[in-house]
Amino acid sequence: MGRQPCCDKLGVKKGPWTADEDKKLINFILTNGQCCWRAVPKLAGLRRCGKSCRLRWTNYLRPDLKRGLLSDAEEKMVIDLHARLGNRWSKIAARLPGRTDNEIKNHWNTHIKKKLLKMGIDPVTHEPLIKEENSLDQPIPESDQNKNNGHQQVVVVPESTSVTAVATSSELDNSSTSSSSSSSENSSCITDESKLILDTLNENDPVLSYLLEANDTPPLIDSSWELPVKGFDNINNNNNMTSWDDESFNWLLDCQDFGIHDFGFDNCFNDVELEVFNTIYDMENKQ
DNA sequence: AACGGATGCAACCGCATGTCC
DNA sequence: GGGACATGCGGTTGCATCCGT
Repeated sequence: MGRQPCCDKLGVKKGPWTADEDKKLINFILTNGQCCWRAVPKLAGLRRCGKSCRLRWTNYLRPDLKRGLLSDAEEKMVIDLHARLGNRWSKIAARLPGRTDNEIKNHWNTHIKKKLLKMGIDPVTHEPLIKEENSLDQPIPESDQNKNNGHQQVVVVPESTSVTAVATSSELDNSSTSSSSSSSENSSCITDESKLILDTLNENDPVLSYLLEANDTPPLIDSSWELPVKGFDNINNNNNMTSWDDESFNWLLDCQDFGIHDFGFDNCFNDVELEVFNTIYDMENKQ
């Protein structure tokens, strides 16, 4: 016997969500919390697959989502994490608060991939692409490659650089799990794991170094780079769901361009967190 | 102004994994 | 232990928008 389809294909609507559907879904989740996605469409009065509802909520409607392009710091973090974790977008997304795996995946495929290729870096292996202009068709001794650091065709990414910076993939996985499972205990968003993320911005990493050099950009940490902290936990724990007043809710439905700062998560940083951000900021400016 | 290709992103699909009975 | 089911994940697709001609 085959597995039952996740939903009745007949009468299930597909395609872009309407504002009305969004409203119904948000209303339902806010009232009942996230549970049993299969039952959500029926209970919420939606002609959608439960899977579709979950996706819509997690990728678009969740109040703790950040909107807009990834910041440079986030982008660098994605590159570094991808070097270690590969296409495990959910793991990567778990380290970028307010970002979804889908968003990161899309950003990778549309922006970062091209950027790396342009820089002569293989986006899959994070190794430099062999450039013919290096001529002679001879492998370049690693020591020589390092001397040429800064020329994009000889950017070297020693495996040890990115891997040993902090932890192995499995360690990362474990920390991810423990972090998410213990979120209710965390009164602060800056934990050991966050320090780990900071370490991943290893300034000795040639890829990152090159990016920093190549980018003639404004400061990386801006006021919009905010981490959902206390409110985020509440949202994940359905018990203490953050409530939205009518005004916020209507506004959300109108423009659907919201971020955590719109939900009162501003001013949620303690001194340690601010210090960490300043560290990142200083590090970037130093480049 | 119109057209067509390129691009970006939301959403879908199918498989994997976890959990419950 | 194994089947049924719910959920998560990553790859892919479809479509709206942008941009160059």
